[in-house]
Amino acid sequence: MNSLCHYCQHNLCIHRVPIFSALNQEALLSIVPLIQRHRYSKGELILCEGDAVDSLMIINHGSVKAYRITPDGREQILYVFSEGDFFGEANLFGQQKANYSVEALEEVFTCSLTKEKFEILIREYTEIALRIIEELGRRISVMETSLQSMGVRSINARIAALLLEYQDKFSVVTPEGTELHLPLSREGMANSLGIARETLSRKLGQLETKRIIRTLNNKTMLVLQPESLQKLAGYSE
Amino acid sequence: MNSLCHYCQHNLCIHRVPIFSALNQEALLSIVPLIQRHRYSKGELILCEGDAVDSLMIINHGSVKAYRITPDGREQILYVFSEGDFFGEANLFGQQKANYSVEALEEVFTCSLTKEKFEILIREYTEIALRIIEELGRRISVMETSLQSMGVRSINARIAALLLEYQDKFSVVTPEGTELHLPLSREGMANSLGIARETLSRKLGQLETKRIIRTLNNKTMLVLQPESLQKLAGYSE
DNA sequence: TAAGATATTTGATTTGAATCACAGTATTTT
DNA sequence: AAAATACTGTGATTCAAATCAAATATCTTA
Repeated sequence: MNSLCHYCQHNLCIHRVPIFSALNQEALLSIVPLIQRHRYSKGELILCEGDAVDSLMIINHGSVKAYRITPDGREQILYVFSEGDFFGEANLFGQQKANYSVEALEEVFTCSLTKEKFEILIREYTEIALRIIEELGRRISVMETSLQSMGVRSINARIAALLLEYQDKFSVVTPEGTELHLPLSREGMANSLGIARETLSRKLGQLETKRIIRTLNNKTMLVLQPESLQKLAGYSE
Repeated sequence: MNSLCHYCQHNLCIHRVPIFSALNQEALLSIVPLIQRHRYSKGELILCEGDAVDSLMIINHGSVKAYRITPDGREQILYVFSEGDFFGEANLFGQQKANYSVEALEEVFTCSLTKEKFEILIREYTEIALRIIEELGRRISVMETSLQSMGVRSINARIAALLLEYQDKFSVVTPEGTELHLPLSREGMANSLGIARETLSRKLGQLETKRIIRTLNNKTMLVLQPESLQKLAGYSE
């Protein structure tokens, strides 16, 4: 039945979504009719900061960036979400307004569940609530680490941490090294780190000189010495 | 019955804890025997980064700082938790190890619930899970804002944001202005912001010159122009 | 595949915050 | 209340990253 599943055109795709994966086949089938599907093109705005939102959105295919515009007009990227991630959860309870904008980085397919339907679901299957708490906990952990590394004066540490994060989410191991498929441009990465694009270029250049990474093209790089990145990021201690 | 409640010496104190406040009297009474109480003195370490933890801890009285030590030896403060806040939730699911250290900033009383007892509870009362998701969502919102303002180059914006945060949590309105009871020393605040103590002093001095704030003593300041802080923090747009 | 459009790198300069050093102030402690 | 100790503010200097300005490289698409 999984073989039917192609970019969420078929029902059981939701089994790939971690927060639902604890449910059995029967439960999954009962959820299917509650779900709405959408497709977005590259560059399309899925959500705009301040919009009224009443749905949980789950990414089935593709990746998106979630960002805010800072008072001085810069774009601060908060997350890159990809397959299996969800957003808009804050709007299921408390907040009514989206607290960031979300833009498709490539062709994206989503599933969404309205607040009302989600409430029904969560009350019926406690497992889902537990999974969400778990995932939110994970997300908080990541943010704590980001906050920590923002506090670290050393920009090198922050860059290394970002690359390691991408290594976890967007990489393939090859004989030459770990190949990262960067979800963002240099500018985007700089905007995640809150630093200038030029500074990122220079720092990546230094990493390349030290043979820690090798740039293949603008969207892919090879990590040659992951240990060195770990060390730079301060994960060694 | 509330009148009996003094620093959590009596059972029904848990009604003051938001995640339990949705429960009725009967449900609350059934939880009481599951709770363990602790007292910590000022400066005492409640949790150490990396410790094995298997409990959710809720603060009944007092305030604590949660921090990590960065690779370069600095203390990065992640949160200041006070009455009604909880921590250690990440350890109820996924992680086994504390991802930050927690130190009492004054005399602190806590309630704690072990993982096992909490699981029983959450399965029985779905409301609690929903409350936790809500609170985690709120916490994520705050962190998103912090991350955003970390990205903002302007340190003034970050300082203003921190003062506004304290205004929400630790202030009393007086005829003269809003009186903030700072939970942290200048050094602590600098460590929350990831900046040097001296820089914070200078910047606060400037705010004082502009009559936006007035320092009463090391632990209290008066906010004279909250709107100016809002503007600096970039909340105006 | 070549031209146009984007994105990235590199260099020179400026700027704002960190650091160092110390003086001045508060808080404890006895 | 005086002494000890911890905390905070200010000045001088250093340094790392931002900015400004081109120059290259890379991607697109006609």
